[in-house]
Amino acid sequence: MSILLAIVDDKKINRQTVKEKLYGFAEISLLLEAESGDNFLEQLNKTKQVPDVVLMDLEMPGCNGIETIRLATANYPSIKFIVLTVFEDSDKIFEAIKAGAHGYLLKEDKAVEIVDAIVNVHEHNGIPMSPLIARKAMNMLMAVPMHAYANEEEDLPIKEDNAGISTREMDVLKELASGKNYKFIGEKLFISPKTVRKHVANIYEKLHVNSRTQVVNIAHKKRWI
Amino acid sequence: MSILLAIVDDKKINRQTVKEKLYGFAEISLLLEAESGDNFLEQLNKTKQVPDVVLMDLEMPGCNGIETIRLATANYPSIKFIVLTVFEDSDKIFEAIKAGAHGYLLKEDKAVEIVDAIVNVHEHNGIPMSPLIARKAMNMLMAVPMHAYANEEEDLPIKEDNAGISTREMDVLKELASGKNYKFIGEKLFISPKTVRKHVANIYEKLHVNSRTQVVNIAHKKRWI
DNA sequence: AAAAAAATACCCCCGAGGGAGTATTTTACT
DNA sequence: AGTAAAATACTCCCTCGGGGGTATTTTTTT
Repeated sequence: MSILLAIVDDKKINRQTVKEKLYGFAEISLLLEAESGDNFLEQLNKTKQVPDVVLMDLEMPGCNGIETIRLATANYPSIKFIVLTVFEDSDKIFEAIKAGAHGYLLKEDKAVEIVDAIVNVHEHNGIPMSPLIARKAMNMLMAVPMHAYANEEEDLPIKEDNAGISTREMDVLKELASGKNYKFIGEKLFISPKTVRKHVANIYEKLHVNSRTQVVNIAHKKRWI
Repeated sequence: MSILLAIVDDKKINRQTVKEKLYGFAEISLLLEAESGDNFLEQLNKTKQVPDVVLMDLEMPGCNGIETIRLATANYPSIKFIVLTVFEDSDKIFEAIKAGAHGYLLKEDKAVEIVDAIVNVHEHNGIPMSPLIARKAMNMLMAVPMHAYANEEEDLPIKEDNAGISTREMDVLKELASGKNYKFIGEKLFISPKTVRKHVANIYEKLHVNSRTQVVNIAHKKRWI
């Protein structure tokens, strides 16, 4: 039995485009179309058959997509909503998911990706997401302080993020990274330049690099300097 | 020209499985395999050709996948890492992304999905993500207060505080800062290593420094890299 | 007290990096 | 068309950095 689909988009041409993309995939059959959130909800209340999956645009006059999802999922929890919109709406993703969306795709995505997503939400419990959307979501996430979503075992002694670099090696590394030569570093740390050499060799080994430049890059990335 | 791929997984059987999945896709050619993070980093430092995309397992003895990604992206920013692992590792997703991963797939994903992801990270700037992973990520996200991730980023029009560095010199500088030697830079930019030398000398003069390391620090400070 | 890890120090060898030039061709801007 | 600036290329010389070691002392952990 095929998956019953609904398409909600205010512009007829958009619905048409989607229909064409889905044309030929036997596992999907179009149950209904709506030109607005309100219209979709009305149709829902009148029909016997409810769709399995709904492709939902966000930018629509009247009741917007997210609100529609929120309302519909309250009464029809079996329906899986996939947001299908343009990239400009992408900051709505968290709102949409929170409202009950089960996927977030871009209109520019390929047909096979959309079909995959429809099948996936229907049969599994994933959240199909366009790569560009995921990128956006992750960017937004990275702005959030890490501790906010820190979970379990984070109470461990500040996880060896330093790749096994010892304290003395770190002393050397800092000087190294600021461009000092062995002689200078040795004088500053009151040790022989030969010893500095040895520390540096060990650092290189631990970081899997072979030049000062690479150490500096890693040091910046890890915010050691 | 096809996409150069690397596979990092401690178990030979897993690498074999992946290879079989990718077999027959002409747009992807396998450049190298590694059985551990350490091994991968070593190979990177020795090979002339750098992979475009790396499929990285997370659970490995020795240097783990995330640490490997962190180290590698610091010095090879052009490489796109896609985590390819089992669902049990899925709570590592934020760590992985933060470390520099560009995708997060499951080993059980279909071949075509993996290929799509590889092509996507190589040609676009998305983060391909398995639906189940996205679900997990969203679940973790929903625990975060909404206001936290309101608005952020947007391409800051940061332009030109460069100290009279010309465009060509900037080309050289970027390679220089990532630890390449003169010969390599020359090949990459289609000029003689002697010319590179000259550019570097000019850069040093303009920035008032006398070593690569110092250039890297300035480049980071000025956010050139 | 014994074992492990870190810190100290040294060796040889060679190539890459850098100082200080000179010089020609291309591109950019009047 | 004429000039300035940038990009290209090369030379000599010498230091410093990095690969690959070995070895002793101190500190930490068990």
